[in-house]
Amino acid sequence: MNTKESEMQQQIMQAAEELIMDRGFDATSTTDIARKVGCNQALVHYYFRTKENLFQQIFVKNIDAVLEFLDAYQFEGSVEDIVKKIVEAYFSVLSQHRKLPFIFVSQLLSNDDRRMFVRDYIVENERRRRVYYRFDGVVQRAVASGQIRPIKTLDLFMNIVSLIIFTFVSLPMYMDWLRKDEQEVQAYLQERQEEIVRSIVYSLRPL
Amino acid sequence: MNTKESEMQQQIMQAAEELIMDRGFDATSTTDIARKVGCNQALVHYYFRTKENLFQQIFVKNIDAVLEFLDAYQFEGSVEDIVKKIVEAYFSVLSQHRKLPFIFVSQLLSNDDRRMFVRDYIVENERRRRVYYRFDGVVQRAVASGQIRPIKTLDLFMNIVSLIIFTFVSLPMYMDWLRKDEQEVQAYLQERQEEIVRSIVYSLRPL
DNA sequence: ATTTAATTTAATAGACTTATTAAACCTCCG
DNA sequence: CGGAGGTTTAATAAGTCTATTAAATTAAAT
Repeated sequence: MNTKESEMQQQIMQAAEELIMDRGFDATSTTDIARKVGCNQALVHYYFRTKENLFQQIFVKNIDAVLEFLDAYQFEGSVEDIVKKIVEAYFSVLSQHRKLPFIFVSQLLSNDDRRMFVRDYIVENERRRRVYYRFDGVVQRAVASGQIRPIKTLDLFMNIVSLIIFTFVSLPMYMDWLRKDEQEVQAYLQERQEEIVRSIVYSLRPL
Repeated sequence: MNTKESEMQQQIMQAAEELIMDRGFDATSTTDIARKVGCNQALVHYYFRTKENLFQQIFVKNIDAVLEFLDAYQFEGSVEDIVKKIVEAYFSVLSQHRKLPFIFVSQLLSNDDRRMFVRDYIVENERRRRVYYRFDGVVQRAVASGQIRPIKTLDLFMNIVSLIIFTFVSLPMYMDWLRKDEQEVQAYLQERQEEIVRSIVYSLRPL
């Protein structure tokens, strides 16, 4: 039992991640994963025992990546600067992995156990919650100093996340319904990013 | 072949709608539907032939309901009034059917055919598109008159929808992770509704 | 009352799923 | 060389799912 993951194990996880991110958890069978890797289906179970377990490992990996990303910011500067940085950061990641928000959300909604699993992983963990607390501090100081209008941190957080997430979640509709090609989508995402920053920042102007 | 749907057919559709709205399309089997109604599983196929067909009928019913709802507004008054009305309207419907936004979105994302089906149903239909055009007129007039800052109608539309939809989509996380009971959720939704209106309206203030 | 038509059921085909088991295949160490 | 252990495979159990078929039942109509 190596502590190092074998080559094959990584390949399987990689393939599984791509397939799940592309088609969702339920629509991805262990047979699909094996076919993509080019190995036997039983091998997926040999390394991960259950499909659920495989999913959780992928999930945790992605959560860690996002948290680390956010944590890297020292949250310096004005709220405006921070909002801009957060939006930029999310957009740069999600532009590469457009379906991630949807998969993330859908898996958390359809399955109570997984929701609890994430709660234990993030919310119940002091170190991981720190990211939010730091943000809270910055926002409430800005409110107190009159730099921005009064707003609850949770509301501001929800606003930011809503606008970002939904942009990507609705992207397939934008493309198909308005018949946009890849180039137009790129431009749209860029404009949308700027507009989101504007909308948030403007909505925070003192009365 | 009656033009009027039989009693049983309606029961099946009703049961299917409830189950699908609660658990999603994939997680709802025709057997589940039949069990809920108390009839034989084959009867579901007798009336609707395929599960996909059953789903589409439910989908169209809900789309029509939403569009009719929005169309009922004459879009009079300031942009501020209209935004407030739209948000209120959505919240009043979605509070009763909290999972609707998620089911709606997830079904549109996971299945290309369904996305095309909706495109043909809404986007390609002049009468149904009218709702959006009317909104566009109001917004651009308000921009031209300097009543609100310059903004594309699509951006404003996306902002409104994002904030509303994501509130409901993330509700299960809010409840489980922050351990909120039903009463607290009610209050949260009320506050969130007001905050969304505030955020939108403030974000539109002229520079 | 008998025939016709619509509804409902039981049974089942056929295709997938996840997961397990035992056997085969390597690779490396003594 | 020979066995030991980790790796990979084929085979398959046991379950799910949609959809179809033919038979049974009910209702309506002449």
